[in-house]
Amino acid sequence: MSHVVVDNPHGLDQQLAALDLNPDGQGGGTGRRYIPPHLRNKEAAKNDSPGWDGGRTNGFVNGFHDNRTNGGFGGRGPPRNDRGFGGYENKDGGWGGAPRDAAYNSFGGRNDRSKSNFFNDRGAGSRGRYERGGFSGGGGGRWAEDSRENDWSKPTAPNERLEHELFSGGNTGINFEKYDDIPVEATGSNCPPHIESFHDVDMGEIIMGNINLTSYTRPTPVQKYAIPIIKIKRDLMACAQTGSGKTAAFLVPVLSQIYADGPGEALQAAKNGGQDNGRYGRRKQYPISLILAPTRELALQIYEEARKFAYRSHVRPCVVYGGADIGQQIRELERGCHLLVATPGRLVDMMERGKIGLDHCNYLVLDEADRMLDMGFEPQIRRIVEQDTMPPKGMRQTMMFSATFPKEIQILARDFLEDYIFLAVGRVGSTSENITQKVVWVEENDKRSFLLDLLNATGKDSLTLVFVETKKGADSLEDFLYREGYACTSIHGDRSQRDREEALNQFRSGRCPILVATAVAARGLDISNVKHVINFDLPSDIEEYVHRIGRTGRVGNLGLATSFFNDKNSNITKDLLDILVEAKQEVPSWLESLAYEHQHKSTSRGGRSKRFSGGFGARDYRQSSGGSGGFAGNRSGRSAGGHGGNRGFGGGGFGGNFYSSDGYGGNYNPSGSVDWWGN
DNA sequence: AAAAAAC
Repeated sequence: MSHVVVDNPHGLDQQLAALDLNPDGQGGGTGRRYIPPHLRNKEAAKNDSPGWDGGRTNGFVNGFHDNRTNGGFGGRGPPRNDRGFGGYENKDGGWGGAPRDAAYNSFGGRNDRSKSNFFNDRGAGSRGRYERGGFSGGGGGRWAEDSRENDWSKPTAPNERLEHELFSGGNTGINFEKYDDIPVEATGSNCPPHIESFHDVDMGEIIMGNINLTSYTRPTPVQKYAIPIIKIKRDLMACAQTGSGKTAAFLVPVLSQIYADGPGEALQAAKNGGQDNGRYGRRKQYPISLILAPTRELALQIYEEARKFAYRSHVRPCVVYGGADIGQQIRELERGCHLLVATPGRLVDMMERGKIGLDHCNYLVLDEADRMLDMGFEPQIRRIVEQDTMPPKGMRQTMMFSATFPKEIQILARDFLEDYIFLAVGRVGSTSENITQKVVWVEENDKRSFLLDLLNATGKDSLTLVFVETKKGADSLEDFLYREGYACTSIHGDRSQRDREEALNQFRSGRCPILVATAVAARGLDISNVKHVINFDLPSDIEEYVHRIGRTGRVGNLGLATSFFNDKNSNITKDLLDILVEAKQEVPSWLESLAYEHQHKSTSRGGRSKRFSGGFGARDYRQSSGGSGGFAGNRSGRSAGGHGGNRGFGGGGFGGNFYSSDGYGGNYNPSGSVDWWGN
């Protein structure tokens, strides 16, 4: 396999270098209020325009105006808090007995706690039997009749070694201070006001101490809205862009509530665990909170994050997922499990083995919720949530998070939610504008050669994630790159779990700065320093695309995503075009032409995408987004490109650098780059 | 058609 020599091997380097240039850009335009693309040049949204529909003039909508659901909230019975939780709330403080108003009022900014007080007992010495520290020893499987046991709001003793292990990773010093003008939609009855600071809501000593240790300064946009909603015990369907802090947006308030409310019934159940389970053995565990994720590595990552916020608490997080030694996972569970992160299959296994009971699971989180509810996963989710002992909706609190949420899945999701609040930070399914998206026409036979060109132009210190469509394709591309002398590895579902985790670690650490991956790595994984995502094969649905490229450009950093497009990808043409336009990316003229042809050829699908048929995604924002010059031009990139010199770059050619004469197609704004959603 | 997720 030969490949064409790169004219200017530094082209991409220059781009990547430029991406790093602007840590403190003045954010030209950050002061302007964001106007969602489909509302630009319009006075008001039409009633049938889903997503960002009417009533948004104040930026934040407190009242119910969800035109998409057409009364969906209305007929679903009284709000949770009006029902007073039946007899559920006051038993052993299971729900803390805090009435809505009390919790609500605590947002009022009359929090007189001084931030310097958190964890000020550091080094103060022993706290009796908890001196071994919250995570590794706390709880320990023994249950003393100690009054402290039911007060989970006070921190356990510090543990220097553990603290160092949990918080030395860095990578969390996220500064979102410039992310002010965010378009946010929050619909549902009695939505609480958002917070501006972690101090605006009483989250307790333990959480505040751990927030300090993680160096979080201010809440990210999704955290500002989700935290108070979760704190007042409301169900939530939350959509926020990739890399915007969703994990902490549920871990922080859920754990805060658990600390405030104490173990409740779960404690007694755990004590009785030995008697409940007969032949299955001892110590069935009754987690108070369950978090479900679609891949094993994501479950592991969420678990690691939960350990941070559980530090110095009585809460013991656990994780269970397939492909790993179940005996070891069971032993970990038996040491105590209050917060469980799991993939569905292994959890069902654990339930059937009598190791896990969901009877007291008051908090259910579906991360990547649209994936968890799609065809492959839905039956397992129903098995876990509806066909076992988990409290029914309305009794438990259910929270769903994702960057994408197709309309049909939203409707399906309502089966699991009660009187929920719908939260959209940024537009549902859109991409971060911090990611420069490039689409290039590359024939199948040229892909490898083209990939080498891109890799050769990439700086040594940056990570490149290459997505392919099949497991076989991943193996074969990894082989190829290895033979070509690149330090690469791969991750896909046919590799052993050990190899998968090893590959991810090697990639994370930079030992293998190139990772070839299938869809297994598309969602949720937070890997710092991924500068470039390459879609060697484009996925067939746009949500997958959004999640894949979201592995870069996280937490305010900039990233680059390059997608190889050819005849095989016609199915994603229109949705891809829409995404590019919305994210103000350069659109190759051939792509516009293709989309135009496609629309006129196949009315059957034209905009009738399986998943976006509800329309809040792909089609609706485009009509008013200004487009980019109509459909003029032919498929120049393709016809002029061929295999020769310019290799199919629409117009721009290949000379100066990879993409276009200015490198960013005129859309890239270095000075304002930290402003994700603004102009 | 493929990917993910239990043994």
